[in-house]
Amino acid sequence: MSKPLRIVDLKQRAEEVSGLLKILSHPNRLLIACALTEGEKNVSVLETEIDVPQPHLSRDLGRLRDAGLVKARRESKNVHYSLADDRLSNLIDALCNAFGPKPKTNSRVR
Amino acid sequence: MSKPLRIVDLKQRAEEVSGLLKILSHPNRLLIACALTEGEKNVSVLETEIDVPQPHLSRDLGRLRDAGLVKARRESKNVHYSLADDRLSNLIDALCNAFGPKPKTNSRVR
DNA sequence: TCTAATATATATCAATTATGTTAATTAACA
DNA sequence: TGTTAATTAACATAATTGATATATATTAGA
Repeated sequence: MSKPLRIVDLKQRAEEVSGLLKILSHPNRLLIACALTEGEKNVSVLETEIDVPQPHLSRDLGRLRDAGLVKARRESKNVHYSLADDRLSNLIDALCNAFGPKPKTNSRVR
Repeated sequence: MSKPLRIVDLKQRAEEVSGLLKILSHPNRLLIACALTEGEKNVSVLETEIDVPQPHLSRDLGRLRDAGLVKARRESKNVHYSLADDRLSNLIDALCNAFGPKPKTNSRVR
């Protein structure tokens, strides 16, 4: 029973979604998002897994944080990151379905 | 039976996918992509539907063209654009699944 | 407590790319 | 030629990126 979408609504939604896409429009950030769908990970772990200079990682994590997509939790010296809600995991799932073999080491191929 | 993904493969795939996301990381291009999932449309029609200055539209269509995502077909004075393959429609579908109510005027609500 | 080490974050700088605005250009055709 | 449709160019400004340097926070050890 979807009410007809007006162009304004469409545009507003497009802003939102394209903004989200923009954040994932960099390989490192996309990899971070993928990595975090496996669960909470601290910066060092991410640094090893993704193999990227630490300041870059930090900056990218910052962007994800600013967008409210991930959250940070400090535990002694380490900062643990995890997905803030299911927006990213939904999106990654959707991307995996759209582009075949999942970037995750997960075996569900669906 | 997915073989374990090496980091190089992951990274390569991430380049690809994030490149694609980058192209849709602008509201107008996202709207263009959505509009074209409904079928072939010429520039004037898109201009009306999306309500964006025509040179912008042209430039954005150019980017989509350069990425091989859409194709153009001239018919007398008009140029008709359509999706080049199913990458974009898959992606849009995926986005719609991830973000609920579809940007398309389609009634499937998920 | 002072210092060092580790983990993370922020700042700086240069190079590139993206964006909006507006103007000029090409293409097709009456 | 004039008109409509579309593309490209030109410009200013802003955002993104990579490389690198510096700063902060937390803990461990002398």
